[in-house]
Amino acid sequence: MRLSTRARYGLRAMVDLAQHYSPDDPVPLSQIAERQKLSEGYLEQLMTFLRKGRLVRSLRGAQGGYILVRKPDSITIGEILRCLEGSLSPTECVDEEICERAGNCPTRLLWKRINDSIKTVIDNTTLEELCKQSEN
Amino acid sequence: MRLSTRARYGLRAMVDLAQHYSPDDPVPLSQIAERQKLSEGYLEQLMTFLRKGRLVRSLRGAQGGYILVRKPDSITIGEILRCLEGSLSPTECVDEEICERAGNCPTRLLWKRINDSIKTVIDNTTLEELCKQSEN
DNA sequence: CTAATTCCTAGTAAAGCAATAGGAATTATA
DNA sequence: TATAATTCCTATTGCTTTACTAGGAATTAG
Repeated sequence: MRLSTRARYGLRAMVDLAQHYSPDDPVPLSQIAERQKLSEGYLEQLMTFLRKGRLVRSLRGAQGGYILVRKPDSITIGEILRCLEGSLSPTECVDEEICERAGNCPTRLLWKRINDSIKTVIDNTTLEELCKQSEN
Repeated sequence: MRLSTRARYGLRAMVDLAQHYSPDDPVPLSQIAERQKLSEGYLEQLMTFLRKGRLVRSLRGAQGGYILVRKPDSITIGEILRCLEGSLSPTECVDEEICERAGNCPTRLLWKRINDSIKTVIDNTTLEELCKQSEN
């Protein structure tokens, strides 16, 4: 049940954007990559997910870069991770009822509980909180 | 963050063993495979994990099969899943402090919270509970 | 015009997953 | 003792995903 680097690196990029947030000042990828020690080429692909999910917007050309589309306190970690990884549920059967056993499945009960507990965490934590708490 | 079939099928096998639990009566793999509609060959490999993790014991030869090593009410789901999948944490860095950033990492904070929430669920649910609740 | 930047597509090496196959070892029982 | 039922062990394989790298096109500020 490990998260991919996609989710981990992508979230780090978002944290970096939050830490350098200013509504009219885009951050170029090269800076993020250097500060976070991540491959610029790979990060670029991750930014595509975040852009298509409307969590960041991009400005092309010189002096361009990326900006958060909303303030860090109104972006949840859940939004970010789902944008990068798709569903975060432990099994497919908690998202869609695919299985004929679904009605009376002991294990599905458990998968739902795990799913809920993860959701509770990620949907109730904002990007800002994450940045603030690590400052202490 | 999907669980592998290893964890899902393996847990189903354990549930099956719990539902047919009798301390001196082993359940042959062929029965589990048929009831759960799982490949017997693959299940066999999963049972190896569970046996080496001392959650089941096996009896070879005719009339042989597998038995839970303890009563279903004293086996937690956490034990079972870890036995099948290894660590269930979302990142390596919550198990071992591998990363030089660890001391001041906003994202690690989050991974720990997710990890705790999963642990709370799986370490406080027993095999018996799971079986009982689905009977209703 | 130039340099800095994002955007897009394609390719690729490595790893892990989900099996399948085949046979050896063990044991109850007829 | 022979047989059938069973677990145990090892190897192989096809498939998918991951985590990149490479190269160039498009855009824009100065």
